[in-house]
Amino acid sequence: MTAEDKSVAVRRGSIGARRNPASQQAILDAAEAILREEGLSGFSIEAVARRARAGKPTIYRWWPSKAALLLDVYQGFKNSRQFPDTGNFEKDLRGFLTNQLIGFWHDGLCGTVFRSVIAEAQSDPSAAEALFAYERARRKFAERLVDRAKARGEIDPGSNSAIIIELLAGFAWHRLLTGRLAGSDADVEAVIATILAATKKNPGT
Amino acid sequence: MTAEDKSVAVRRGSIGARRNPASQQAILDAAEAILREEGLSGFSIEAVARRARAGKPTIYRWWPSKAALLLDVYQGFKNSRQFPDTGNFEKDLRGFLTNQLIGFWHDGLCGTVFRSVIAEAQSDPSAAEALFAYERARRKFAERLVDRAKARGEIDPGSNSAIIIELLAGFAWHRLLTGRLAGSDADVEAVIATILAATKKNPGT
Amino acid sequence: MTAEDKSVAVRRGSIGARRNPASQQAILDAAEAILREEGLSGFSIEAVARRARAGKPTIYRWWPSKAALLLDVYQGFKNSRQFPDTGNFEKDLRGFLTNQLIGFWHDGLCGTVFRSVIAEAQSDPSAAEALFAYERARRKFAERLVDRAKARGEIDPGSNSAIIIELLAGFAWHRLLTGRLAGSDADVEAVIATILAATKKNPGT
Amino acid sequence: MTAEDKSVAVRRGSIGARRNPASQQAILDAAEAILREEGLSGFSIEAVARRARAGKPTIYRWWPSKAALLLDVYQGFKNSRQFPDTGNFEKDLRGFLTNQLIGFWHDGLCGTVFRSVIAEAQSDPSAAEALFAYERARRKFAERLVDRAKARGEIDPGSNSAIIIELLAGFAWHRLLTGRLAGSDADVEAVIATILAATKKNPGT
DNA sequence: AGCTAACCGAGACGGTACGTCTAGTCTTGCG
DNA sequence: CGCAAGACTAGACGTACCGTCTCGGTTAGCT
Repeated sequence: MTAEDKSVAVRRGSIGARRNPASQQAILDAAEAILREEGLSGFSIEAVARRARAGKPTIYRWWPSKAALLLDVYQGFKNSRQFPDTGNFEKDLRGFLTNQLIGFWHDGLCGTVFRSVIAEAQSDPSAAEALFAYERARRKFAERLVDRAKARGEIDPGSNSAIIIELLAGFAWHRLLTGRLAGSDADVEAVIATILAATKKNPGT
Repeated sequence: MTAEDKSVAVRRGSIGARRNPASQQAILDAAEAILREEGLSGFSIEAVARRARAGKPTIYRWWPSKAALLLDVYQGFKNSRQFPDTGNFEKDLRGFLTNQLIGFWHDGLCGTVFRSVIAEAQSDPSAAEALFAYERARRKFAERLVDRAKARGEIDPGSNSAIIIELLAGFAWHRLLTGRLAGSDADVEAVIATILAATKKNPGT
Repeated sequence: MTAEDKSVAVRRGSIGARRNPASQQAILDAAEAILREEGLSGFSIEAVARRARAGKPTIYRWWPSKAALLLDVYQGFKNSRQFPDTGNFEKDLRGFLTNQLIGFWHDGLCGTVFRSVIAEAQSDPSAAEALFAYERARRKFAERLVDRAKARGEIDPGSNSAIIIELLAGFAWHRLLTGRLAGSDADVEAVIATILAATKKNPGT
Repeated sequence: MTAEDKSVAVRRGSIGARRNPASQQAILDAAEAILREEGLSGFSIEAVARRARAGKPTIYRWWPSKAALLLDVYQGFKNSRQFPDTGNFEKDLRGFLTNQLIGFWHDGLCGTVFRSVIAEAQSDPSAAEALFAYERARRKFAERLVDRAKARGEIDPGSNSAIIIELLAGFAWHRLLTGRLAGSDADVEAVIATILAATKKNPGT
């Protein structure tokens, strides 16, 4: 068993005229491991191929650019964290910032990977394309958090959902990109308080 | 005469045991020109040296990394824009967003350069160091904008200056990094309105 | 046809996971041409790569050092010249000096290349290693020339083969390295006469 | 005192409009020390200037090339060894090989320096010029050794002085350049024996 | 059952850029 | 004017990756 196990690990080979999921997984695993162990500066297609014992063309066949691979690694993380509808605006805000943004990036590798994707997108148009589409969708989704609060009559109905979400996202990006995710807990509360103040229902009406 | 003129232009040489400002300027100019014409992906120390007709060691002598050079190019822009104290919180906010952030980046090359610096900082620790110090200083400076409004009694004295400034900066970074600076004018107004709402003095007290 | 022909010539590319003999040959040719046209001082890996339209790593992949490449160029020459057993000591001596050493180096490029290898070996240990091994083998081979004469009873059986060969080789190296190969013909005869005198059979016994 | 002492050591400075012998000596000493400690491959004008705390132009002003400096270092050694007229051909030969060539190079640094000069001369014409002139003069001088023996009637009057000296010099160069100076003592005796045999007076006449 | 098409690993290829080193020239300011 | 100092252009060094290519081998699915 060990022998076969080893030979499987060492040599994957083709499984015919279709994508080999074992190779795909080995490449994603290698990419993740390199990012974890050496950071973005040690991350290269060459290094991933070496570590995954894969040929470079195999990578280029399935991921058109470094950023596409990074984004794919990143999306592998997302499934775990929850983003539930708590029925309360403040709790939803806290959940969004904590589970989807700062807290999520903070633990483990996700933040590193996302920073890398953003950096890559600044010089690679196709990476930008992919990242912006992903980001746009996530913001659209998060805006429903505000809309639900408006629908419940919990906040000022004139609140601008898109702006509120982008303020939150911007804050989180800024923390991520300036290396200040750690110790953001108190500041998250201050941000929530600010947003709550900005969306409070006008008492005079 | 023309021949000599050309040879003078082509060959700068040393001016003794001290930095040659002509070389320094030629390098900054070349760096800017390359960023303008080819963008970040075409930007390399090699290309700058070639274009500036400078030796690579001359660049490495004065700028320890690609990012240091980028940041230097960026700071060459800053002198023009004003950031005055208007005596009015809303106008100050608008001025900050427009003259220091979004509007400033939008016109010309500045945005491109700043994006490049941010990207570089994600993989190069020394670039991160320089950018973060620069950024921290600018935020500290901008926080006085909020503090002045508090001192004037214009806004809620409990407003958190640091958070407000970082929300604005984060919003602007996010627009810059997702390529959405253009057409942000209406959104800038919405952001200002949100911040004003969040800092409105409590009428009940 | 010409266009395609040219493009074929210009771009060699890989032929799979093995050495491309066309590249190998192009590099050797370029190295030889540079030595011929510009001499050792113009010889650099960079220049060879440029001329051969090859990448530098392709050269470093197959030749660990400048000297290894030089030695390879040199050995490309050797095949032509003969070094036959004439059955006569004097003729063998003359053939050795003329065909293997002085005369061989004198004509064309060989002398230049060999001088370069020797020079390189004085500062590069791996070059020294290669040159000394090559040289040792050639001396061992040449000593058989003397041993045959001893076996035929043509010369004093007490003659020291190794010393005689090294005297000849040393003489030739000295001429090569002091730029005095030209016009050595008469001196070659004098050397032969000296060696013949030194190995003459003792008539008294 | 200590302060001044240190400043003297650290900073030599100019002594007015004439060559500073302290600088000259410091440069030669530094050159020798680098050759001793790091060998030829670590030897560069740059390194010498650094070690001697001298400006590069100071070196270039007085030594036109790397080889000129090397040769100057080499000639600094020569004064010690003797090369007397013993009145006996065999002893003169032994003295020449031992005191002037192999033995001399073998001990200490001299061999290394001389190898370096020879290597340099293979690519730098001015170095070649200087070395060849030096070498020619020394051979001319050594030929008198043979001529004296002829005059004494000690050897065959038909012996070719120039060839004999060049055979000896060639043998020594070859040993030096192939890194085989060590353990040459027995071989030196064999060379002497060979030369004696070649120059023995014809008993029949 | 044989053929073919696409996949796989491997690694060479021409290139570009890296950051360092040295060459040789130049200019300043001190002595 | 000699000298130390150190900046300057220029370009080679050897390394790391880039993205492309061809190879030989494997396997699945079509004929």
